[in-house]
Amino acid sequence: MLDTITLKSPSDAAVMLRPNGLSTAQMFATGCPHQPGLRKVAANETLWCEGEQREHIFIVRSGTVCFSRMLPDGRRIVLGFAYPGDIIGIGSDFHCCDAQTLQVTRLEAIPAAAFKRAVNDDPVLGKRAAAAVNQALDAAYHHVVVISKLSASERLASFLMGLSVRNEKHGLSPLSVLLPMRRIDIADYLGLTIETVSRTFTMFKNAGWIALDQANIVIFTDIQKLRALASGECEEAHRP
Amino acid sequence: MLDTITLKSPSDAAVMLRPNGLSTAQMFATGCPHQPGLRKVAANETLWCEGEQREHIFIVRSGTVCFSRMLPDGRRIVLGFAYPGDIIGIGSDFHCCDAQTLQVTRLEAIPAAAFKRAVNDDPVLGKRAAAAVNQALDAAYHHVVVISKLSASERLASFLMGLSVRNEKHGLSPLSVLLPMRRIDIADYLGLTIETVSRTFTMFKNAGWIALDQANIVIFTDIQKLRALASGECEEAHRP
DNA sequence: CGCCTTTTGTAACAACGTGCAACAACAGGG
DNA sequence: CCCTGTTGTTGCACGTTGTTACAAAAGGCG
Repeated sequence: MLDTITLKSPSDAAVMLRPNGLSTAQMFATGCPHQPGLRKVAANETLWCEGEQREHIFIVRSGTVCFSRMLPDGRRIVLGFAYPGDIIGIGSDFHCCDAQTLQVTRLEAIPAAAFKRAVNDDPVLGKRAAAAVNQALDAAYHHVVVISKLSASERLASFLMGLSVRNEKHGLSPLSVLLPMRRIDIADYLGLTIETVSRTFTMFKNAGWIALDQANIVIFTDIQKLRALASGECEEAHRP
Repeated sequence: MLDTITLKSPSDAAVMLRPNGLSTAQMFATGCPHQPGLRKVAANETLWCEGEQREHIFIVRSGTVCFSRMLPDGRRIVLGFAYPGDIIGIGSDFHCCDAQTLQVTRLEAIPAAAFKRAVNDDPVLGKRAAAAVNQALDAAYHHVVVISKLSASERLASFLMGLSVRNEKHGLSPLSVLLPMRRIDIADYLGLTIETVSRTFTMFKNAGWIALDQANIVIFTDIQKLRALASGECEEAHRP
């Protein structure tokens, strides 16, 4: 008798373990035929699992996607987030992490084979794809630095300043950010517990560096201090 | 008057900060003309610095290379190591980390321009280069997992098992490894202090899981236990 | 060989972050 | 309306790790 314990192939196991029980192909079998490739996905849906074969490359049009890995005992590590404008799913032929939506998310899906052909035909697109992978590698190295050497407050400041910089790049104000993810996602991203994240938010608020509106909207009231914290320049910061 | 403080360009700054004061071009201006590209580099030499423009792609023939980043206050983070057979220096046009030799190291240097041309001409080589970048990304994600969720003993076990697996792949015994790096490099790689690394080595030795020969040769006397620790399967492991 | 420097090992103490608990705020549904 | 589940916050005790200090071992060099 077949059960999940006996499965050996990572991609089989990944499909079996999907929270919604659907493969990517099944999930995207239905959709609006007038706008081929454009899909609307509900919140908390799994786009793909670690070990699965890549079927689509996606362009995020709205919403947020969260990339994570799981340890055998269930501990979760968030590797990053994707926001509107990001191209996600490029890289090797097999996904190296899970991907889940955090909100209702609109995605433009490009079949992997079509994307591969397009890259081969168009050297400019190829360079852009390569640049995206390099950017991901750079971000991963930055992530390692943040997690291995920064204190809890430095980590949270680094995270918030990353969102601030992103806002600025997209023509929005860098002085406030909207958090589409929950505290647990931030904690798993920064290598902390949810309690520490919550406590650090409160500390920032009490110190007068941020103001919180309904826990998901952060207004920076002393962005200089936060920037200094984020880059690890503060002498008085207590590090792990 | 010009001093290092006033420098703004990252690549200029990087060159100024090189320990040996030489640029990559200068370092590789001399060499054996009979074996074009093959270079012998002393231990503790800087191959390149973060932010510098890529000038060469290297193939490691012998020795060990250490990749690291520095925080403004001098804290160092080791991002990885390269061993014989590894191709290093591929990725974007600018280096995203420092690279230093840990031992006397023989390198085959391929000028970046020549490598670029070869990649454009040969799609197979292009795929191999892309695969190498993807592999680096996968390793970086694994690194994030190790650093953010594993305890000190789990991290050290993970590091040692990584070397063991590498030995096995290269036809050597997986039951012992030689550490070409110092304790401080291991500590900076695992996000720990040198004292914790030392304590954990002693703990492994007292627990009967390893035997140490002159601090640089590790013999695994209970590799099952170490493997379980490394993958984060041990219930009794106390985590950060 | 002896001296020096560098690296590594060990110990005590302090501290940051965790784990567990209770509690508050909020939304959804019957 | 109350009930329920989820999420976020806070208090307190504890533990792993960092810090500091010093000793021991290894390697370089005259």
